[in-house]
Amino acid sequence: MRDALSDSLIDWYDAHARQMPWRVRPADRAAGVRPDPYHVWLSEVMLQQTTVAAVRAYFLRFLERWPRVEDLAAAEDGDVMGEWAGLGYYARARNLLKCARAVVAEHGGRFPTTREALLGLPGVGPYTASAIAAIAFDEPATVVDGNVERVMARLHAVETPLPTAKPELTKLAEDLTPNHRPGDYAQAVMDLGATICTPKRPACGICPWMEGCTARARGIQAELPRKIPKQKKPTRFGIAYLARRADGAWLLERRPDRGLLGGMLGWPGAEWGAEAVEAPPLEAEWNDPGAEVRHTFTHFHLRMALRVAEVGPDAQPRSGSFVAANDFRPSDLPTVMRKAYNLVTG
DNA sequence: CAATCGTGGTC
DNA sequence: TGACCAAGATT
Repeated sequence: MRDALSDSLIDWYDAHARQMPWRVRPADRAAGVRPDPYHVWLSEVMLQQTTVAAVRAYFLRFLERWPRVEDLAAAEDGDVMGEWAGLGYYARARNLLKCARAVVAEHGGRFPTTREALLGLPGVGPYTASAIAAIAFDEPATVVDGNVERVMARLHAVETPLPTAKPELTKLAEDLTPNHRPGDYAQAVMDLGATICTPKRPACGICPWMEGCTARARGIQAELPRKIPKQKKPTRFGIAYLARRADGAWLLERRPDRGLLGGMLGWPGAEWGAEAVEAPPLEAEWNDPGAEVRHTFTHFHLRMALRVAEVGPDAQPRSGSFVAANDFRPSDLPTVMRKAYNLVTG
């Protein structure tokens, strides 16, 4: 039974696998082409909680700029954070650099080849370790992401809500994992979840697992997996200060490595909270452009007022430092900060 | 271990 | 417009 299910899914994948820049097509894989572990790792980290559509361009840009893990390990922190800007979850970028440097310094520039060893790398957790082990090194490791959780919950009609059901769903996924072509199988389950066994209105009519699916038989597939309802997001308020010198330099600060937007460039200002707090980074005639930045983070909404000033050549900021126009790329800013920039200059 | 951590697309 | 969702990891 187990092999019948995995075989039918592999057959479906051979015919329907989506092409992605980091993926070796099943036909090429069968012909002996092996994916580059660096590519697999980079793509899997980028794909954490992030859509394929959003990752594609970032993956290609990173690979063009840093073709090998040694190149990435030698990169400047600020360059990597700037290249990651806009993709979100910036701890991933900090861990990406730590991981690249660990692979070069501690593993001779070769990624560890087992799930167990991969788990020791920064930013590589249970999912990513399994994905790299299976896809790059043919280890029959089980990947459990949101797709797999949904597919397993439906296939076996698990009604326990997430995240409580996670261990049970993991066990069910492990029992299905074949020893043959584990990398293609892992990608096949995720493709199935992404294209057919979708969160809403799953396309059961064309699903290779339709006949084995308990939730489908009971007509409850669209209700699974159940989830514990999330809390409503509170709203926080803040003020961003955009100071520009006559030579075109902007006053920016590098945010501390921990916490929200850690390691990223941003406009100076007090911490965001229940009320907006005025905290100009230097003495100047601050103007209020009127417009406000609205942005939603993972667990709160932000409404950010703006202050703009033209400052003299000798201005001495209390925080941050002026970045020359030639060294400033708006694309280096995280999205919330770029919204402020666009409003002021736009 | 529950909370933290981004963003863009979709319905 | 707002809630949900996406190939999770860390503390």
